[in-house]
Amino acid sequence: MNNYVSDAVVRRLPRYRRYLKKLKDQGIQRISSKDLGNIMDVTASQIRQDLNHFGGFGQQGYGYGVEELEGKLEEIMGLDRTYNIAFVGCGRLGRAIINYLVGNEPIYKVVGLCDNRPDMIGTEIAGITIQSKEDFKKRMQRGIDILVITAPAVIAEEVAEDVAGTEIKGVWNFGHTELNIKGVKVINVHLSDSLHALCYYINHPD
Amino acid sequence: MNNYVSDAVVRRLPRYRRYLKKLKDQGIQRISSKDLGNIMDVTASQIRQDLNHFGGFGQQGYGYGVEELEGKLEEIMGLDRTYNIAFVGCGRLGRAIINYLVGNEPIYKVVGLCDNRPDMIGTEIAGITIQSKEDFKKRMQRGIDILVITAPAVIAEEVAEDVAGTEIKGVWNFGHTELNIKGVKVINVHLSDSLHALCYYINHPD
DNA sequence: ATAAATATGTCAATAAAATAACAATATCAT
DNA sequence: ATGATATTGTTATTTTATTGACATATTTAT
Repeated sequence: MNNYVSDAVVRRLPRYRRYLKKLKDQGIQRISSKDLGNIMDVTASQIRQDLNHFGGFGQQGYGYGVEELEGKLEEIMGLDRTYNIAFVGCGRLGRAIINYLVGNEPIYKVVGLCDNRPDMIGTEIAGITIQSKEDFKKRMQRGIDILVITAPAVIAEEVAEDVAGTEIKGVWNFGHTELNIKGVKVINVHLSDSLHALCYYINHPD
Repeated sequence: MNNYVSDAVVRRLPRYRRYLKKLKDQGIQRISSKDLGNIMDVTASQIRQDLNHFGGFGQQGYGYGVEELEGKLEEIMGLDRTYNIAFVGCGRLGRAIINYLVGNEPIYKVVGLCDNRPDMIGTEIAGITIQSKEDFKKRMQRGIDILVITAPAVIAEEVAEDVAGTEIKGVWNFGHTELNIKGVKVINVHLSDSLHALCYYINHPD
């Protein structure tokens, strides 16, 4: 039950949870760190060490209860509550993500949409009307927990200016730039970076 | 000019390149590791150490030539060549990525498309006809460097079986599962993992 | 031309992360 | 019930990654 949790650990939590969910769906009720490590291709030691940042969820001689541990991980990540989420940019990527969340991750409630393309404004996705930047700026003031930016970098940077002072606590940015907003956690996703890393590995086998 | 390059270093390369590109576009011709470090919020030491895995690209008292270093990084990552790329899954996410690559990253030549939805088969994106799984299986045999999987996990796992033995050298997988194909570098992108990590941070400020 | 300032590449030191070790405790088989 | 086996939580060790230090070379200013 250690205190400081490094980014490296945080990044592994969703993965643990994914595997536990899968095990649960397979009807498996208990798992040892050793077996889980084999499945996930990590050491048992790392699993135990990671989990013990948050508490002792296992039992000696038995292992971990799959369902219980999955639940604990969800608590830890805050997946046992709901989030009001809004999108800036309703192009293909935005729609893909909205679609996925609506269908698969009901804890995220889509409550606002914004796009600057005139033909989109006023139309609906998932029952929510797409607003212009001006109207959305008002909408942004209250009742949004997470802002997803699936718009070009220039727009992302513009929007970032208006985030401070709202209730927004997290930004998930897909624009090709790195946002940094004081008091707000931003995760900048650079899809092409991972493609470029793939190219590196292709050209440097082993 | 060290030899072994860790994943941590490889993951940073695309980011260095992004920033150098930006500097170049701003007309800046030289930069020191110190200044670049300030801009990128990393230590100068890390930049120098990372770059020196691949050679000494700088000059004492001067720094690095922006354009030259960007070029070197592109060489290192293999972005100075072209890749034949094919997509399994032509839904919104697939189209978003195809669209982006066609418009912004001309080194990737889209040469094949596949989807199992009957109404899509035979239609075109970016001048390429969408094939059924059966037809695509033949197409896959030769002339594809990178396979992008923007299809559900079940389909991703099916397709993964057919990759070995082809000329495919890399797989960029967005299906919600972790593929592992012998002899092929796979990058599994788990978008929701990063959203879940964001939730963790929202619920654990500081 | 010279001195001061700048900034690299690399080695050394430090910090962080991952792994291993193990005492403590529970389970399982008989 | 008892001993053998399994498996945790935690501390110790090892490995890896990051940062700092510095000798050396280049540039800039005078």
